[in-house]
Amino acid sequence: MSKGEQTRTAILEHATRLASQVGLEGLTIGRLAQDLDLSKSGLFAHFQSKEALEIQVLEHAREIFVEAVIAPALKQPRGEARVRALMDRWIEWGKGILPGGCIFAAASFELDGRPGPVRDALVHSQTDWMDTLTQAVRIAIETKDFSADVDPRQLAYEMYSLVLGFHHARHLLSDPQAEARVRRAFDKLLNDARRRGRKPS
Amino acid sequence: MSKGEQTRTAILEHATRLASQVGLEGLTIGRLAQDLDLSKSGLFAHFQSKEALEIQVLEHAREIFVEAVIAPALKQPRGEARVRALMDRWIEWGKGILPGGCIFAAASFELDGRPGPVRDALVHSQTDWMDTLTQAVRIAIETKDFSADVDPRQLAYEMYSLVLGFHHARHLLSDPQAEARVRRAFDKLLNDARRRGRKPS
DNA sequence: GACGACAACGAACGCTCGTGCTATTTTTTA
DNA sequence: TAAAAAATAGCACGAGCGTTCGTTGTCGTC
Repeated sequence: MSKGEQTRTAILEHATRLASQVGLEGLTIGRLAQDLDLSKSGLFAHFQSKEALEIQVLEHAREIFVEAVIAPALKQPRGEARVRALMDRWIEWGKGILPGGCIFAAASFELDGRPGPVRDALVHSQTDWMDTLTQAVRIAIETKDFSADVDPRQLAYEMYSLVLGFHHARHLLSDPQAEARVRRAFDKLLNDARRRGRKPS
Repeated sequence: MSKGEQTRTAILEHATRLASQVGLEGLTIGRLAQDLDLSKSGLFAHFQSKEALEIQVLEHAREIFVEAVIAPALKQPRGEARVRALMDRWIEWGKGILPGGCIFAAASFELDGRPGPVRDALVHSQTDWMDTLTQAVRIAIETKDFSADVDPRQLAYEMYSLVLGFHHARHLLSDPQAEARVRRAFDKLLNDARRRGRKPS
């Protein structure tokens, strides 16, 4: 790895952590340069614009997410186990991997009304992730772990919601029960997915 | 109402709408002054600081929320009907009342790692709202609409999550099914709350 | 008709932002 | 090891930020 790439990576590494705390728009070239002992212009030269930096930060975060959440879960056997693993790692991701919590959740609400390339990049990565979840559910139906009545997209939506609620409860409300709540709700979801359609009496 | 209060209210009205689009920290004295045909200093004089403005914007949003969501729902009879009405109005709130979606959801993720008086004000209002939801569920248990096994706080958490997921799907992902999804998930929640604990076979 | 309270203004402050140039240093290549 | 290329520094810019200050206009009250 050339010196340039090395520096660029170090910048993105730090910027991603910082952005998880102060938001993408809260990122500042000056602050980054100071933290990394670089000149503003020296740092700036690695990206053509602040906007490009933001997009690359999102991309970098996506790589970390894949490595920490998706890849390990895909090692689990197809079916419910894999769905469970995805959720489990996702919760862990929200807990500690970045200092300020989930950068995607923060960016989602930060950018939801501000069109542009940064938002586009975010939407793309979030859509991908939603598709991954949906597909994992679909597989669990194929393996008969889940009932055929389960709507994969709907279940993915509900999982997504629970994680957002988890971040909210944990980071804003400082609810010590946050993790117990999301796990309990998720268990209910899974129970329901297994039993759907069966006559209850 | 004196002239001063009149202006101040007009500022807050506009600032709240603007903040729902660009975030609390995206608010700018200059932009506000321009929009309202005021001088920066003239506008600024109504608040002692930008921070105070942000807090008052949150307070103003809370008043709108109470008027649009809580008050009408409290006219519904105690029990499930009221819980349903709260959720229903809440979804409507997310759909149209402020141009940029739910300002509280946006502020929650914007401020979750930034301590200070603004965050405190937000936490306070969000805690209040969570308590209101919890209490409505508790009442529905009293009226026997919901099973006694229901954990009110847990259900409130799940409702909260669904609404966050709704905002995410609607505003960021532009999912046209967003509303159908949150309603369907909520119905499942209610069904479960009615039937909990009964032996399923 | 003078007075004081209130509301709004204009100009300026120090600061930070992103970004553009031009050197200079460091790394890579031949 | 010399030349070429890449990486970084230094400096300046225009714009915008929140904030302060002194001034002006506009009232209702004595």
